Amino acid sequence: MQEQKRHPTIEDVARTAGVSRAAVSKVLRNAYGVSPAMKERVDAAIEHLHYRPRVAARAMRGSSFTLGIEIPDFGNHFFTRLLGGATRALVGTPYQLIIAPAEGGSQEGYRAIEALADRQVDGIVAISPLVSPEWLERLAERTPLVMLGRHDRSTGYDTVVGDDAAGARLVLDHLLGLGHRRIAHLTRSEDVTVPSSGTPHSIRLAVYLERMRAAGHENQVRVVRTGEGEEAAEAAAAELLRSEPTPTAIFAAHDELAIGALRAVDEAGLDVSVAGYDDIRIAAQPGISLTTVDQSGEEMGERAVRLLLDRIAGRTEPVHEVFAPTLVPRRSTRAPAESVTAGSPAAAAAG
Amino acid sequence: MQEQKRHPTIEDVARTAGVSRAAVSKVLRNAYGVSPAMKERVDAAIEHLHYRPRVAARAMRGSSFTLGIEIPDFGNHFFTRLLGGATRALVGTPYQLIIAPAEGGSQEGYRAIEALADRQVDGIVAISPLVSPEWLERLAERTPLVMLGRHDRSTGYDTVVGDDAAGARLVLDHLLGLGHRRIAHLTRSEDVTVPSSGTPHSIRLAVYLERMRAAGHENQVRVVRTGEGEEAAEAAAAELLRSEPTPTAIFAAHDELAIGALRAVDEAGLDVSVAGYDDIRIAAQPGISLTTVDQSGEEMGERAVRLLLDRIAGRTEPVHEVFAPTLVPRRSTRAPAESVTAGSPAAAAAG
DNA sequence: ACTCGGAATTGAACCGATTCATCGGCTCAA
DNA sequence: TTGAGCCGATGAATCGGTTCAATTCCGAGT
Repeated sequence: MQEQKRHPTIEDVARTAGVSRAAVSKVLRNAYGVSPAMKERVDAAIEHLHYRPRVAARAMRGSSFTLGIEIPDFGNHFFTRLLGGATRALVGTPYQLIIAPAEGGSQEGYRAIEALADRQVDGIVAISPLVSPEWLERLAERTPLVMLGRHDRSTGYDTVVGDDAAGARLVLDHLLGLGHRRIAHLTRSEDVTVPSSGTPHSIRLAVYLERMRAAGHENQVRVVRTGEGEEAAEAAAAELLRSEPTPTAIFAAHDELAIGALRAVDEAGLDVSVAGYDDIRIAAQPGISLTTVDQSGEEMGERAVRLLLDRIAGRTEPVHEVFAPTLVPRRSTRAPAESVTAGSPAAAAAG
Repeated sequence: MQEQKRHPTIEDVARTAGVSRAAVSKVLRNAYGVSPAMKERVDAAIEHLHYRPRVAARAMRGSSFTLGIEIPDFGNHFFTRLLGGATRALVGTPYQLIIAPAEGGSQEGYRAIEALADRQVDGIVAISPLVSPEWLERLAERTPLVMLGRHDRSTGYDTVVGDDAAGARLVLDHLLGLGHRRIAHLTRSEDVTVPSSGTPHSIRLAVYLERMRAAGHENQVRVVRTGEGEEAAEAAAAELLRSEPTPTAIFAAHDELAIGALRAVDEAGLDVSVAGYDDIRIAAQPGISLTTVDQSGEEMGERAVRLLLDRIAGRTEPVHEVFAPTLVPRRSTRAPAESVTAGSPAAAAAG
């Protein structure tokens, strides 16, 4: 181990300022009961020694002034939207954000959240959709907790979530309205779409099935599974496009998948509409111009942090907030080539 | 404050297992000198109580088994490439990664790094190019440190950096080779390009100036400044494209800026080549197809973490690693419309 | 039977902050 | 003059682990 200088402690500050440790502690937390004269002396000593309190020591009795946020996947840019909002919400507070990545399997969510709890954070924002509600309830008994993107309504923790049913309906109605009938749904593996598990992807899938049935296209239903990331999505979409009859539109469960699908469509040289979900920044790029659903990730992240701060301040009744999504139609979706007017084959024959 | 259950402590474990606290501690760290029988008893007690040691308490004497990484901007996807590599390098180690975002001004870099140091991390990987070497040296006396993207060669900390001079030369030679003469350089504000400050952007700028001069085009030099993010880059590029004479190519200092520039070019309806730097994932998308320089961010992130682990294990001699970049030519760069063959106006006249 | 040596185990000190009961000094009213 | 009340400041206890010197245990050697 390399030779390292010792950090100055509160004891050192107290000695150089000629006061007690307790006094220094009070100044640090600007607690009640310090004379201006003493505060000045102590501040001078702190400045002189370049003293900084150790969070680990503070955390043993007081609080760590640290909030933890767990993120499943940095590859998904929607999560960076959330992060941006969360970061913004902490400006001007004494809290520091630390992020625990959970890339890997579904078990990584537990690991990352526990890692945060072990570090005595004052509160946690988490995203993993796969951890069980019971486990979260138990966690919430010890640490204030806000979950992002969960539809369960716990009494122990708060939730901030987009209205996935409404958003998926926007997409389906948009595609059906354009005249599409052979609409495929590109989504993640079964474990994140277990029916009525309440994950966003399970809801988007359910709405897809329900809407296709309501429109009388249940025989056109086609659900394609893929792993995380656009490479996997591209491969899955490519395979889909090779099989007959090819769909005229693909509803991807989130934008990263949609980006991969666009790649496959481009590669295959077909005219297939693609819609995504999340409205990540790149979706607006002219060369991509992806139709998608905006669920204002920054605001969700910001709101989650504010709820957490409320909870730390003492609130105990749970809050469950739902954000209304909006459709952002762009060039990646258009009427199918084969039918001239929407929804009416007769019109096409007459044209 | 909401009523919260008490965490089980090492004392509780010791009591239920019928051994001493010291014994439990040894089992936790699987240190030398525990009988299999005792280990089994202790493990059972830990399991039974759902005990998890508190990192804060461990950190007071031992280590926190936490590595910190400071990231200036989540909006820049190159940094998420670095993060991906860093995360991968920690799989299978007892260390947990925590990330401190430094979004905001240049002072945020100091804040975020200090926040990590305050949290007693066992080592730090940092990216901010603007913090001073002296400050970093002082930090490195206390905490093992690896800097990403810095060209200074400190004795106190390691560095992992791409060869920015070589990378920029690849881009310039590519553009010049295609026949471009009016090449503009789109880069960040002056504070990150101070000459010989050693920041990547200062080097890319210096190479641009040097190459333009060497090719005899110093009168075509055009440096455009922009803030962070593609919106700002788009605005700056749009303004550039409105001024006469319009450049035939834009070398953007990194891909996010290039994406913004592409947007402005598309908007203006001009035929202007755009090249970037970093090879973020989206650059390969068909609709974007951005010519750029790959500096294998994942490997850099991975390498940085490995060097940090080495340092924690005891290494003291500094290591300075340089990654060789490669050019990735794509459709966003092509020969300028006005000259038929490269570099020879005479040939165009004869054609 | 007795000593010796090494491994297993323990008790107590320690890390650096916060917290709280207590104390000293000062003001002001009786 | 005395005592109540208040405020600023302090010493000691405390948080939950790790570390280390000291102690016990156990089997081998004489």
